[in-house]
Amino acid sequence: MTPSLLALWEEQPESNVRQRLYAVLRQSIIRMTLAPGQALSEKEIAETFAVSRQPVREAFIRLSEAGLVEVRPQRGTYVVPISQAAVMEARFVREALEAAVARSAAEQGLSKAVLDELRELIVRQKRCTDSDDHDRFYRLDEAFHRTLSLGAGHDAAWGVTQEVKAQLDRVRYLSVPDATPIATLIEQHTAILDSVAAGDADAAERAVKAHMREILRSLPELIARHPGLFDAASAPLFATGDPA
Amino acid sequence: MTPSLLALWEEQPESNVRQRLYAVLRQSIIRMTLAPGQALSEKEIAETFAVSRQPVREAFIRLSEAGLVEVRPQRGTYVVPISQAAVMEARFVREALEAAVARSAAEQGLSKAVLDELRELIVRQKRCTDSDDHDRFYRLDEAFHRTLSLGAGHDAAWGVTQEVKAQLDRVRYLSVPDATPIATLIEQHTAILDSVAAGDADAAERAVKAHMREILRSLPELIARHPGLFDAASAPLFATGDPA
DNA sequence: CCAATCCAACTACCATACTAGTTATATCAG
DNA sequence: CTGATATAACTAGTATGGTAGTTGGATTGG
Repeated sequence: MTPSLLALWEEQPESNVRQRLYAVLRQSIIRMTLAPGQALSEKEIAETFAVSRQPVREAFIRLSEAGLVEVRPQRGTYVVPISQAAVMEARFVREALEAAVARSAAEQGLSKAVLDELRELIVRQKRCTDSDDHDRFYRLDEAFHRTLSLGAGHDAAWGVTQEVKAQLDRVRYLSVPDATPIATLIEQHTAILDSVAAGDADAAERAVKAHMREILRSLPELIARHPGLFDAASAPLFATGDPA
Repeated sequence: MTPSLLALWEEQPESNVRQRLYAVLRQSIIRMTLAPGQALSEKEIAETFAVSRQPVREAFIRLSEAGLVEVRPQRGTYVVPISQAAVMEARFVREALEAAVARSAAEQGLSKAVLDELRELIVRQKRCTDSDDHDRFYRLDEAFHRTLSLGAGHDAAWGVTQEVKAQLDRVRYLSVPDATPIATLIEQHTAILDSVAAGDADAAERAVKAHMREILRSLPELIARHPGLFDAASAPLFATGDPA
């Protein structure tokens, strides 16, 4: 575990210690190198990276704001279990924002440069289909959504999306084995891009919502397979937002 | 200025220094007690509240994440000017989230207790019409939107909304003199509640969007009247998201 | 009088020290 | 052997010290 953390540490481009630590810990939590329930010691982490406790503490605060750790005063800091409720909520927020972004993009139109970049990203995503390179596809997928959001001028929306995405990425990482086939996701990206390019806001919104609901498909199975990683309250919850 | 800050400090319910400081500074920035462009000194603030520099620094970091201050390393920390682009983006995010929340509430239905509380809040809001008590109405307005969000089970969405609302609240505070009449806002609240209670998701979404667009009405006039408080880039921007 | 340079007074960032509170273990009474 | 209690080893929160870097003003050379 420690060598993996240190390897990430070296490749962080951030200049200050706090941001580098935050990036490393966030990635490690998403990739389950730091498992749910695990205690994180300020002192131990500080020694691992040969820095003082202060920037570690500041990184912990930031992680707790992102909902990835829980800081219990005088007790300790722990990686929070994946909560089904939190995942559903994060998905809800992301769907609302990205649907609005797609609608806005379709209504205002995107520059040719942005449209070309989105098309190019889809082409590169298709190259992942044969090799089944999930890591590479993940980065291209993120780039697609980022390019669409920033291209439409919605920087703040993308910032919020990134924030809530941490919750979703832990699930996504677990679900790689039996995830929705890459080909299907690419089709959905294509549908989004086509609708936006055609200026059809309603279609763009529908396409994004369909795309965002893929996450729900694998969730119940994941809970059944990795019960230890999930919040205790995850089990009795209903699968979707049924009427009360 | 300092006495105002100290008065707020005493009434903060938070237990730790960092959170109290964050709440005090955030409120002071929103109420323009700390004006855009003003330098905030770690040392000076620490002395004002008789605490050490460390929790002040942590509060500054949190404020910078909320987009209220800019921390320039080795230079200083400054209250950021109100940026028209940032306000428009915050409004966009809030509209997307609250529209989705209202739609969800209409679809799943709310409990009688929540519906009653929302009705009660509107009744109390009407009492502000005669006295023209904007402070009181502000709190009841916030309570309405919070109750709707939490009542529909969308805690994370409400958290994000609160985060971006800081940008909007500075504008709202400035616009109190010539804001949309309270009576109009109450009518919009009523429209939202009626649509949700009737289970009409489309109407609920439309009602929220209409409500959220009120902010835009006063913005151009505010920029003209308080040019010093706004970002330089605010002027040349187009009023709304016109096609490119 | 003007411009380049130097220096003192700031700043944020990081390191270290101290305090108060929690927890688990060991010890002792019954 | 069991249960209550005392204590030692943790924790996060806060305070303080030190460092590198920026800035504006004084000073000096032209």
